[in-house]
Amino acid sequence: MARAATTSDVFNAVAEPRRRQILSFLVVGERQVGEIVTAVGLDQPSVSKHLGVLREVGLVHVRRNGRHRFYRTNAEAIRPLHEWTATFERYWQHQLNRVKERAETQMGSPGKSDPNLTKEKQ
Amino acid sequence: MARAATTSDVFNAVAEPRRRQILSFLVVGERQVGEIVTAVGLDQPSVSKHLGVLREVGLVHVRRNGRHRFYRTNAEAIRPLHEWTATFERYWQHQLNRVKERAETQMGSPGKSDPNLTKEKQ
DNA sequence: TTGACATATTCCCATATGGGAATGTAATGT
DNA sequence: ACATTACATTCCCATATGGGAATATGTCAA
Repeated sequence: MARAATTSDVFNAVAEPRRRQILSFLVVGERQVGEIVTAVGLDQPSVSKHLGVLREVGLVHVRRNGRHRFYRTNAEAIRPLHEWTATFERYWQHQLNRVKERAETQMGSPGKSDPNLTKEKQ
Repeated sequence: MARAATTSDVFNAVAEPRRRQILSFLVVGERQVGEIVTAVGLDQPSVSKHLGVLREVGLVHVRRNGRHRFYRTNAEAIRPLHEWTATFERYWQHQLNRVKERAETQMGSPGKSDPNLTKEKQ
């Protein structure tokens, strides 16, 4: 099987740096495609294709007005990503605490430098 | 140009659902490969390849002991992802507020239902 | 209508993929 | 030494990609 489609979910959609760039650009306010093109420095068809992906997974909304299309990022759609990463937050805090504790232990009794004294695992 | 490599960065690495599953499984404590295999229900070579990707981008750490390899997720490596999504947090809160305000406005003066009364854009 | 403009879509292609199957490698037990 | 166990790596392949080029679609203006 090949890799999952970029339109399969938000995780795949934001894996592309250009799309992240576009999302950041469009979150402060809606812009038309031409502005996005000059902002990201790709040519128009490429931008349109990226916008198509972002549209399909709901990361952007479009408003049509004459021959212009105004895009803006739908921040709500980024929440699942944020929440998934948040489930790991307490663990990286654990890691930081372990490092800090180790540092403080060494400060308190310099000389003892075995890094495996603190309980690890589990 | 093809899609960026899964090993190009954390965003690409976690785009694969199986790898997210593995990361969640390995964050509570280290496990050996065999346990991961039964946990995710893929066969061993596939799991090893996923672990290889996760290793290469620093999302997991390995400890070798005899013929076993103990993997655990390096939560720190997920922080960049968390922080990127966090830059959108205030915007989805904005959206929620707009929805709430609109609901309250309609409660206060039912009948006026033009959804474009509230200031948009910029 | 004709033309200019704004965007989307299609076609082409080099490249990376993830799974299955087979094979390689290192450590252990006998 | 040999078989077994625990992983990693390699090979194969159908599939999706992102960019460039060309083309299509839709809207306005004269």
